[in-house]
Amino acid sequence: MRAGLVESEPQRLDKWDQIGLYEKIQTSRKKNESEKYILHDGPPFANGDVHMGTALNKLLKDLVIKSKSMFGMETPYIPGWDCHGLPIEYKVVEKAQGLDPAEIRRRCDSFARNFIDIQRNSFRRLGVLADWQNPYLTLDPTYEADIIRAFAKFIDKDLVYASKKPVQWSFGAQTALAEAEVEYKDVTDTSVYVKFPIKSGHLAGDSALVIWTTTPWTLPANMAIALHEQLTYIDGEFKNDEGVTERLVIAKELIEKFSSATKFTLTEKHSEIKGSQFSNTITQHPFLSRDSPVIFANFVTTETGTGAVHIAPGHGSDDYLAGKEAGLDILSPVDDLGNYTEEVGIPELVGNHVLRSNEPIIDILNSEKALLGKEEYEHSYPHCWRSKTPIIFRAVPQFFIAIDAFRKEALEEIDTVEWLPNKNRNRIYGTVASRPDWCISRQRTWGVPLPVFYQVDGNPIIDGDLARQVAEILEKEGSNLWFEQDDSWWADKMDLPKGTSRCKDTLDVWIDSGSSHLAVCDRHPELSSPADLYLEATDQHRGWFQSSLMISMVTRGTAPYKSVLTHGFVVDQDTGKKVSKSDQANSKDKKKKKKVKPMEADHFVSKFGADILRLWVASVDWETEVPFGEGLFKQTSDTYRRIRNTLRILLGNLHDFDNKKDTIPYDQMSLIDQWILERLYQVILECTKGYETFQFRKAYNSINNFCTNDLSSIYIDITKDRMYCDLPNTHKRRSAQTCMSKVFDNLCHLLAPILCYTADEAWEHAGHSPGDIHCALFPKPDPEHVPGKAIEKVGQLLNYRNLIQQSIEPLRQEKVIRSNYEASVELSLPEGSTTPEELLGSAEDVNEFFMLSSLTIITDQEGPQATIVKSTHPKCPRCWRLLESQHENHLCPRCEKAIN
RNA sequence: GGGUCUGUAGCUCAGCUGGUUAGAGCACCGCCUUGAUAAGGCGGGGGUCACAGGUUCGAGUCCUGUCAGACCCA
Repeated sequence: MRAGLVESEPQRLDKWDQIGLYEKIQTSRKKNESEKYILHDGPPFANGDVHMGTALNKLLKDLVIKSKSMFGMETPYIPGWDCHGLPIEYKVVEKAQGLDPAEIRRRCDSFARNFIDIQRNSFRRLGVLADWQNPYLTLDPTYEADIIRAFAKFIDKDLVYASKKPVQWSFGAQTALAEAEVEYKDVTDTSVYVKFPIKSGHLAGDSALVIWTTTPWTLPANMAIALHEQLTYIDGEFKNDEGVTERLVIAKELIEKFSSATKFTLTEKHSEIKGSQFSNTITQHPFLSRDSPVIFANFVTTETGTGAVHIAPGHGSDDYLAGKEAGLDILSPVDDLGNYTEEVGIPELVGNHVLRSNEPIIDILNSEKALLGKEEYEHSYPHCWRSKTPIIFRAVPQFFIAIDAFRKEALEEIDTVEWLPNKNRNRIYGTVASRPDWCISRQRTWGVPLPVFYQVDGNPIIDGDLARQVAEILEKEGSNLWFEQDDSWWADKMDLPKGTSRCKDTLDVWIDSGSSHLAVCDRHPELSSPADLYLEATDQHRGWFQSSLMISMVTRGTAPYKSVLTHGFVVDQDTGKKVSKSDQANSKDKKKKKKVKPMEADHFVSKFGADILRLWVASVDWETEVPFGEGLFKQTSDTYRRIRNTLRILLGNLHDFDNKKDTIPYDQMSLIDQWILERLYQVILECTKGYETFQFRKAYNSINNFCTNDLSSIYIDITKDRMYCDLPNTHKRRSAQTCMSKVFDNLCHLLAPILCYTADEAWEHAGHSPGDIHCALFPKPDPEHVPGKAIEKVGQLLNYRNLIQQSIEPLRQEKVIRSNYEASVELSLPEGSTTPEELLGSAEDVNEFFMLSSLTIITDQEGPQATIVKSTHPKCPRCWRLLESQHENHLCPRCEKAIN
């Protein structure tokens, strides 16, 4: 059977568009004054095609929306896109250098819009129902203005402060770089061992700490020395080839390395000391009149160096964090071009490029007798992707949001939210509990302007009202105005003193998407906040879930969501490892070392059809990593075919059935009919329960098993005889059709959220209009069909059936018997057993159930067993049973009657 | 390296608060069917429940460690 989904689905999509299916569903729910269910869409990033991870997320959302809708709720779904940010800017700048900011932004804008269109088409093709005509975009002027207004509220509450923080700086391009813009190259640098005499604390005046660094130019910014509390250090006398003696402290494990690099060997050991004993110890900077206290840090290791690490908080990320913890100042005496500023404290170095200052610094160390040794050291060092110059870490002014002011409230709020799965509560709690202050400024072009001005003296003007004014202006004129007009224009416009300049930074994009509950849920007439559900991948604990929570806590004091569902990432089915885009890019670089596996949703949709992807999503446990691969889609296709064929045969068997005229009441049905309706009752319950708890695989499994075991292998098979051999308008045949009609009807509904195309197609074949099934509600189990007697009885009968089939099997393998009908079966049961006839009510039904021509029962002392003999009767050409017959063509009595 | 999780047949999933020979579907093997036929039926093989300890009368289910994977952080 060929489904032809790839061709048929787009046609059905067109039909839905013509009738405006999304709007139709919404208005029908409104008419009924249904309860609303708001799933607030987290915006995907508009920088590429829809890959399988994104598809998984959108399809899960669609399963939620469609199933909630079929529970009778009104489910407005406004999709959105995250439009700002480095990856887009990176791609734009990669193509064209030397553009002014406004032009870069224009190109980023059209870049994003292009991918929004591409992604929108892919999502629609997947069958995702949404208000695709009116999505929210974080680059819309009103959205951008709302971001700034949210920021203004942070200012109002005095949570925004300016401070310095080191960034990766390209002096070649005179800009800060993100990790993605950094290339690593192997270079050889001169590393130095430098002595810091201990002036107070443990060993004061006696010994000295020794640091090792590959960047001597950062020494003027040294603020501390970091040791590891648990490491063991040796205090001892060291002597070199020239007879110079030094008393030094070195980590025990690194003494050999130190000796081979500096030629200073340990001649006399004074003591072994734990790092922790150096608390409150202060050393003397080797060439500046500055103290350098000992601090402790876990990143101190015994892999290289001396076990004592030079800390310059203005020149390194680790240094910055360690320094912050220890309350150190941040010194970064370097300008945009990479030259020392006056802050460096050594007049002859001012104006020198830092990378040409290593030698002079080494000279100074030498003359101060602080240099213990130097060696050429080969290591991998970051370089600018554009200018190819080495990168330096340099502290620049940044803006931060103080988290501690509302951390406690945020943590309390977390426990008012339902986290799905529940274990994720710990994840978000830990993330919020441990996060440092939020650095919200980016030295970037493609983003929302950071609405802060600088006074002539360089001090920032952080003012909520000013920010709101900026928001008003940009909402009307577009945010490019910030970059198109100069400082004096803006000073004039804002009524600020001449000479006031504006901040050229942009806001962290997490503020963009984190403001969506304000910019979307609060503003959109269909939506409201807090939303019922946020649904994203696990990486969003640190991302959107958190940024949304933080912004909502400050702007309204509560969480923006009532529940949050997270799913795992898509991983390669074969390796269980992640399949990320960057991996694919890398494997390309390595010249086809690995075959690049396709992972665009469109690729699989055009190969298998959207309903197969949807069935895959429904079949999978999204709580952990989600396996994905070509083989899995083949497997899912098999399940799909099973379901589709079942629907098709049911439909075929109903061609002459009229619900109104031909329905048989439940109490007049045979056991097997009652049984399938009891089973249907269970399936409805299992599926709706699965949908309620977002465990779509429960619905998938329930339906799959129902179609395979109950319908295909038992009910449809058994009732074939009635369908083909009984006269059209006979009781038993109509009874079976009554059941099949109910089963078909309910299956279509239960499948609709998952197989949105196929269920609609089947429903249309049954005489309804396209899209109808998606406007309908889930069936409720019929109280008349409560599982009980029939299931219990059929359970016993299936045991007998199993026994009989197993007994027939050897004869079948020997090719003595082909069809069940050729077997004459003698079933012996222990005394007191309930016989099949007692269970089924009539001998006729017994033969029907076991699909036999004849079955005789005997009672015996022995346990149940079946004896099989090949029947000697002729085969009825109409019903294929082997029965006694007087008829010339061997027609059995029933068939003879039917024909006449 | 740290935090939070995950690990049941070839694959996707069931196995409730610990209790009889660990289940289903798909795939695989054998047979049958040709009135669901680019379909359907019957039967069968396949798991030391990642590994190693421990608690218990008893553990896939609880505890510890190891290994592997995922996300986040460094």
